[in-house]
Amino acid sequence: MPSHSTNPDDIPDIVIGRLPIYLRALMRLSQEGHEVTSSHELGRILGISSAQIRKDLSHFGGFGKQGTGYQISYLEDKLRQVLQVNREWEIVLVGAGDLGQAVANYRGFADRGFHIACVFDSNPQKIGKKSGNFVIQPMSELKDTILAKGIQIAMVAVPAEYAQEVANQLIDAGVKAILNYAPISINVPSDVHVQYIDPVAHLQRMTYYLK
Amino acid sequence: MPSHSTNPDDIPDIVIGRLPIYLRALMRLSQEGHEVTSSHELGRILGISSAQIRKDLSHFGGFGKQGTGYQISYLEDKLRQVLQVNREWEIVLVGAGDLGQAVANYRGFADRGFHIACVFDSNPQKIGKKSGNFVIQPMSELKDTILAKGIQIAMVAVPAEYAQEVANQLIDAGVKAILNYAPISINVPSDVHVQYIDPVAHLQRMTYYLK
DNA sequence: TGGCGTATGTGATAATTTGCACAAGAAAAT
DNA sequence: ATTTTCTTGTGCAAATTATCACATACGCCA
Repeated sequence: MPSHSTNPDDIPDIVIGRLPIYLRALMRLSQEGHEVTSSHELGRILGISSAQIRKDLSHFGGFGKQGTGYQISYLEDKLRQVLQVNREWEIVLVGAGDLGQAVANYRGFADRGFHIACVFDSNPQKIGKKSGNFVIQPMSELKDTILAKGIQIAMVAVPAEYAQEVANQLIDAGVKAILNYAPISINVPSDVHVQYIDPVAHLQRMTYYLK
Repeated sequence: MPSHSTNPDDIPDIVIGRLPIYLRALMRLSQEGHEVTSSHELGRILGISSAQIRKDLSHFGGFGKQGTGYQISYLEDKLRQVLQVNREWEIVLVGAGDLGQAVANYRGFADRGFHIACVFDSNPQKIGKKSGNFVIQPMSELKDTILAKGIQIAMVAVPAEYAQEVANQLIDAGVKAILNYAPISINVPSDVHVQYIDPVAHLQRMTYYLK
């Protein structure tokens, strides 16, 4: 299989998954007035070993200085570059039920560079109505809108039984990243990324350890 | 004689983390009318290797039958036992802002055995008002209420800057599991479990791979 | 009954991930 | 200038996690 030339990234996904956590901590530190930090301090804050933080960061270059540590604003900037979050991303939201409305109204997205560009629902009674700042559009307009706006990211907040079909439509429209709020696993081609938000799964993971 | 581990301590947490995913898939299958499944079918649905599923399950005993696979209702029941979700759990919710209200109104908790028992907020203007079915209580009543009801699980939906202090109060009241919706890492003693809900972190993890 | 197709559970092995420990660089103090 | 004190980045080893491969068991059917 000589196709490894198209895979320049040998950086483990588990490392990528920690970068947003590091970024979150750095934002907090700079907000609190810190200008410099160290792998030890970050590790203490995050409950991660300092060696792991250093090794993770070293995948992308030497961002720190021996003896002093990391300049927070610089490291923040570098991590944003790596994660490609030093820009705004437009997102399409599918589902305008209770959950979809809550997602649409969540402040945290805009605050961190993710802009909900449009909202879709299949319920004819909802179409045309406003959900927060958005006019809810019918599913028939999904593909054209996504293509016209060049959107690559979607959030799915529909009942579990519709999630796969919605995902199929999104993928057909060219979406490459899906954040799925429906409590169900979905199947996607290997070039499409999926992440799940399932609070109950997290709770169930913790009840295992309770007495 | 099948080796059957009864010591929870030697089962990797990463295995525990997959059990709710398995349970979710099993619920879906039984809802669709299936009565039997196999590690291969589950693996196909979940995008996980069949060997991993078999090995994960084997930590808790032999739940399947050679030649046939797993009886879904039986395996579901066993997983619920392992995760201790074959009962109702009461949860305390702290934070009655936009996010907290959305969490309080989310149907998915009750549907899967998690019952929000009470809601707290520090804002005097909110106290006494109703959030959905709940009367919002002041933080001064937090510890007594938790102790009186014997609650072990909390959800935190307050601004990031208050999350650590709220967690401290929860831990002081005896809470052993925290689901943190605030986009910040919190420090807890080793006998307290924390899980995070941060949709933006998930999005950032995916933008790395976008062109 | 015996043969066939299928699927589990599990030792052995491979791959991945984490942690250790230290050389080397940087700043500050003397 | 030298010493001291930090802290990074990184080979290497350890630990953890995932996969392989197969003996074993079950059900079905002729």
